[in-house]
Amino acid sequence: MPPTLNDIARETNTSVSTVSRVLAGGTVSQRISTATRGRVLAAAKAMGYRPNLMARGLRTRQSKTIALLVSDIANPFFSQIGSLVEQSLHRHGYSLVLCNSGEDPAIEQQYLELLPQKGIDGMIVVPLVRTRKALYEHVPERMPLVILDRPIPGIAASVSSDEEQLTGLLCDTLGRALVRNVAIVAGPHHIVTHRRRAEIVGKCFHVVARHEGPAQRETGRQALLKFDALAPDQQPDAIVCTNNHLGQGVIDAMAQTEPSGILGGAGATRGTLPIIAVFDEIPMMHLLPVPIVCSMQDIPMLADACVRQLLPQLAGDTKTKIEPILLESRAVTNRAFQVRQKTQSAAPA
Amino acid sequence: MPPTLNDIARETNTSVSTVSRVLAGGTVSQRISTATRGRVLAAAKAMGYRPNLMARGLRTRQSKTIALLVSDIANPFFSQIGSLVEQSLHRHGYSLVLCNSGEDPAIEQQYLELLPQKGIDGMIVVPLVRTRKALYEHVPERMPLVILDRPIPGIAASVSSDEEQLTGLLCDTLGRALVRNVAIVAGPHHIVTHRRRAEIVGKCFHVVARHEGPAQRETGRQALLKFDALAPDQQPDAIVCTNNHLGQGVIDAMAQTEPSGILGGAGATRGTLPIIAVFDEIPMMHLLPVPIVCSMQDIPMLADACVRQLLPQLAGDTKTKIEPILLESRAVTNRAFQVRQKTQSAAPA
DNA sequence: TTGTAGGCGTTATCAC
DNA sequence: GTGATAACGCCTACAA
Repeated sequence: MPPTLNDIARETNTSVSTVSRVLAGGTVSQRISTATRGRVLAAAKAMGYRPNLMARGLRTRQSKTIALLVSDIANPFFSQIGSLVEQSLHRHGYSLVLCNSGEDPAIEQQYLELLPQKGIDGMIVVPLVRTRKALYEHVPERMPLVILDRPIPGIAASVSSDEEQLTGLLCDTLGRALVRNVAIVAGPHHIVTHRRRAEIVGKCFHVVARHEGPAQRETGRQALLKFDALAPDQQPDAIVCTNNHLGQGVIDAMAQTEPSGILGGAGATRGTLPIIAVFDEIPMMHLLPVPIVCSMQDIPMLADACVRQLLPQLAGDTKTKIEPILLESRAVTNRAFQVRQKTQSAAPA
Repeated sequence: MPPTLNDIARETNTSVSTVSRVLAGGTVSQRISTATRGRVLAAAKAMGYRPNLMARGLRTRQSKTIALLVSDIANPFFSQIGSLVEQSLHRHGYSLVLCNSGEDPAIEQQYLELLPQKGIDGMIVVPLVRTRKALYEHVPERMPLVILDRPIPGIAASVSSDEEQLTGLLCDTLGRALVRNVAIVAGPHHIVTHRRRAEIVGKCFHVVARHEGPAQRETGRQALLKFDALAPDQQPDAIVCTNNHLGQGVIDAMAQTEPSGILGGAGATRGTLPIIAVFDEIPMMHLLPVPIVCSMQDIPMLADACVRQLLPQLAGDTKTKIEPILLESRAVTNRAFQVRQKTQSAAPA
């Protein structure tokens, strides 16, 4: 029902190819007589012609569409990246299809197989799969691909944080705050990011307790309950959480168990609140009455790096050598953390 | 390079049509001899056949893809909806393409025209366009469509909150907290949601000041600075913000201007902090040392309603009558608000 | 400068 | 039951 090249050709007494050439623009359309070009252009506008992108894609084998496959776009970390990637890709003429794996390998696999069938031109993936081999069982070898956040050995196009640097920074900050004993709340061990972070922290401090579970708030809550049951002399100076969701859960639970301490600043049942150390941002952390140190990744840079890794692959550019991008992070402390620092140095135990 | 129906036909000494029928499954494939069916199925699996969805789409005129066009997916409100919609659609066999308009009419228009060209089967839109007519200038009449959050007169498939109920609830809560004077921080007047909310609030209270700007944090910050310059007797009892971003900006600015009051609970330079009233969620609001009342929409219900409005349209179901869905919200107060309530009733001014 | 024709991979309409 | 054959809308040699 919408007009096609054929319709325009008929209307202007030309042929499909002529119309196609005119509408293609650029050099090709230069080689058409000004007269017919004008006629075609006019007719196209008059009839409200819109190219059928599926037909074009079938022919040219590209859809001008990129897929972003993450664990959950509701996580602010990913939604911010998603938003930036979308905007950037849009400027380059690409659209973005969004896929949640929900940390479910089955769904990840479905998408990994579905997307190429859809004619996706490339993808940005936060993988569950852990090896190059497993990945390429579902994705065609030459699919332009960028691995985000969880590097896979042997895949060059990847963007992630330097976990050593990241975690080191966090440990340094804790160390300067005289932390000796920590409790760890970790996401699933099979995800590199969580595993690596927990490992490194374990080397820096004496670990009095640990709790592992899905990287969700609930896990953080349960962890705090477990830690609270520890003997008084076993209480951690800090609780390290391997991502933001876990941290939020811990903070939620702290607020429930000692509302007065949390809100009033005085009258806490605990001597001093343990420091919460997390990776990625805790929303509104600056105003939270809990000492927090947070290792923050530069999200705009992350998003930008993804696109920069992807574009040359899409262009079929083989001379641009692609190397994994490792981004540095910075440690940010909130006001409650800074206050604690001051009072502590004023009156050392 | 990937195998096609033709390749399988050649391999199995059958024809494309037979292969197509077998692979179609269901009733069609029943009418094929078990022998050939087996052969075809085996070959398909062996060769790793994957249907080319663009080709199929060209033929069947459907892409099994839905577009979600919002102002900014980085806003938790939209990213949560996006996440839920994606999961729900995935279960129904659809993929989701994500588009940010960034509140820019030009970009909205681009997408409105681009998406149908891509063969999108339907769309969920948070519109900038304000009339049915303007919308259908860019979108084909029969495109399955759901309007989200900002109803457009004359379009039945829409999901939004009942602004009267929503805002009324907020005003009631403020009224019970003895609020008389308010300041308003509003998003752009041309967006119904912001306009309507500000209007209603204006009818309930004495408005001592108002500030309008883009629905971003920065606007909220500027607003607070402006309000702080008011005469002491003109200070508002509450600051109403027409969305969460604005509210976060105001809270940020409050923390900067009086850190002691915010963090310590005592020693505020102001008599009492004004209540912050916002629409949509403020992350971590329960722990923030600022009295907040928040009119919360039921996001899972919103997302679900979108999908339920969309599916019958996709199915070409004309007997299911579509009516606008208006969802109720609830007012939620944080702990600081509740504390304030108590102290106030204990020692009334 | 322009037209003809073939094909991208599917589905669908016919015949046999 | 099965196989030609014609679209779907577009791009692009190859001719003219």
